[in-house]
Amino acid sequence: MATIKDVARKAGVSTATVSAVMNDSAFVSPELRARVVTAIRELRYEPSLAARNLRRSRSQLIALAVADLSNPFYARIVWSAEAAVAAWGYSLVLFNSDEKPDTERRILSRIRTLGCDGMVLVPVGAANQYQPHEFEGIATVLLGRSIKGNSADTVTIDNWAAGRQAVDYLLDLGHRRIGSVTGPMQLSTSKGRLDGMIDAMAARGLAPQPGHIRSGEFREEAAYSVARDMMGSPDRPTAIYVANGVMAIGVMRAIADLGLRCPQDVSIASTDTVAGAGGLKPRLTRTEHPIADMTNEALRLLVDRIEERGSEPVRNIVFQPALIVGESCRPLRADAG
Amino acid sequence: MATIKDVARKAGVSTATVSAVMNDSAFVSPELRARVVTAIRELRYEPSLAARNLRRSRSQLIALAVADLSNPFYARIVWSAEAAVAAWGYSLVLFNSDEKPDTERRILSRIRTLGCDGMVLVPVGAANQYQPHEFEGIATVLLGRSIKGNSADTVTIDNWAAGRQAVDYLLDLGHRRIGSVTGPMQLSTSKGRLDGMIDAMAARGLAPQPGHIRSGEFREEAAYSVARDMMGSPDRPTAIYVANGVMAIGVMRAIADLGLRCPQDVSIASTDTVAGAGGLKPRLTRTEHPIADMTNEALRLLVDRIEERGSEPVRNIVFQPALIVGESCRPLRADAG
DNA sequence: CCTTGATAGCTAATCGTTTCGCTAAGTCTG
DNA sequence: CAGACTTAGCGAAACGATTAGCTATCAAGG
Repeated sequence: MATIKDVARKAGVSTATVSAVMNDSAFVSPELRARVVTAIRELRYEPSLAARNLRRSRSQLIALAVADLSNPFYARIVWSAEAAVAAWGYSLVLFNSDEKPDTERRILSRIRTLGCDGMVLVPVGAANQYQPHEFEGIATVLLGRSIKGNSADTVTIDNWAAGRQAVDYLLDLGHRRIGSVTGPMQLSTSKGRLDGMIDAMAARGLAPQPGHIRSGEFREEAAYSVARDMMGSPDRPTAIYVANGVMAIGVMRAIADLGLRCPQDVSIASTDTVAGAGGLKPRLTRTEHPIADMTNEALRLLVDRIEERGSEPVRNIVFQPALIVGESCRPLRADAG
Repeated sequence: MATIKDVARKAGVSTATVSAVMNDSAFVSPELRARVVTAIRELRYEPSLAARNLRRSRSQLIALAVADLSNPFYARIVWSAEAAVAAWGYSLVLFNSDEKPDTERRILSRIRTLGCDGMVLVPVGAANQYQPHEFEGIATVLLGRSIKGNSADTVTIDNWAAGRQAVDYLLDLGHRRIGSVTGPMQLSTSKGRLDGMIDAMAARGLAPQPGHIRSGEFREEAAYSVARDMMGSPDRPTAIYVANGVMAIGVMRAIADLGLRCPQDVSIASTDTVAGAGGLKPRLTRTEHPIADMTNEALRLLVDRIEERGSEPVRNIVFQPALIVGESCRPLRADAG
């Protein structure tokens, strides 16, 4: 690889001049500029980011650490994030914490070592697992989930509203025995959605039966097994609110395996679906998040923090979910209530 | 951020010693080692990769450039790749060329500037669009698609076998008028799969009708429109081989919108499905690729190239597809053939 | 004609590591 | 005990860029 010195020698100028041409950082006479440009082209010179970054103490790298790359929801985030990061002139370094706090800890340290200019993090741990120094000195935006007491910018959705909307819809259809398959309770997303559900029911003087609320990992398999268990009992709910898209697939599979039909026997509403956007039958009734907008907003905030070294106040952006009606819910027949 | 000098000063040793402790690159007496370790911990020292890499001319970065991040097939690759890269001690820089050769060119240049130690590339251009120097000096593995005449290692699937297997299956069910919705002809994947189909039919003295072979972008929308067009005509095929999973979703949607049912009215077989793995109804009959194995193998080859500077002969690994029978195909009723 | 100011381009310091070569102290060996 | 080996640890030179500060050169003004 040619270095700046090779270019300087070939063009008969100093390295400072080459640098000035590369960065347009100072006036260079047209004649010299031409010689430099030619030399750059002929040697196929590409500046070494390692050297540049060492000097500038910038890396042009933005890290994205998501909670579960096997989940299409995060795959969608990755897609948007790559585009946004590239548009801002950075490159994306991708990490998957796989919902494991230990892995996440290693990732944070790695991000620091790499000298990433900033990071977008979907945190997987409970609030008390984070040391303040883990976020010091590196611009951070928390995406999707927040950490209580943390002073980073956040971009989240209104989980409470998502649960409330979905369950209000089920209630409007006449359902009264409503169950939920949801994620780990230490995550703000699971907790918020369940609270929305409970408040929706409470507003009509109802409460879910204890056995009808099941929480577990945000994965298809986990959802399958708890749904199978819950729906196998005689007082099973007539409708289920599932807290995420991947789990919804597991729940639908469980229902099919039990010989029940959706929506004829059980109505299902969920939050945050992306899975099988085109293919799932019946199409899920769900509350959707504007994933692309959220991701773009997260990167806008992040780049803002990186480039304006100023310390503006912490920003918390909350997006509202939208209810998309599919074919997975039915009004409850009067005799079954 | 603390630097190695701070640590050296605090521990009362030279920077060389600190470096030796960090990298275990030379014997350091237990006493000094202990002082250094303490200083590192107290200052929360993390070495700067920028500096280390400048010196070592390594970056610990592996680039992955995929053709289309919105395609679950590539999302699946990204998932596997992140895990493999991390397991080998590198970090993953992700790029999306979005099937655009121009974007890909910029990405290649960026990868070079970043000083990535190696790259895994899903190429999007025709063979003649690549300059040899674009791959010089950086370890490269081509994944999924190959470039004729290129001397990089490749990991691909046997596309011909995939097309042949799927279409043989349809032929065995009695179908004779078989159509195909496939991708751009300049890509080795599309071409190979179509060739497999044609050979399968030729082996039984058949040939597809010209209007029954439609190629276009590897996207759902493209597939939807060509399928709608093809299936709208009276001599429509009784079965369709779709060259990729995302397109299959588009084809199924088109069929449903035309009032046709799958598999009752039309049988569909495809290659490379991942989309809606859990959810799609009816479940597709398809040839599947061992995506995780392929990705792991690609990274094994790559790391091998990076770390053994030796120039072993070029390796081309070809994986075989496996036919997975779903519910999207039916024997042809005798009267309709 | 000398001073002043402007400015194109150069020299050299710097970023934070790794690593080559050296010193000095210790250990054998005959 | 002197000379020959070892070896723990140090000093300083890289790596390849950026950039502050300097040096010529030249034009304009008095």
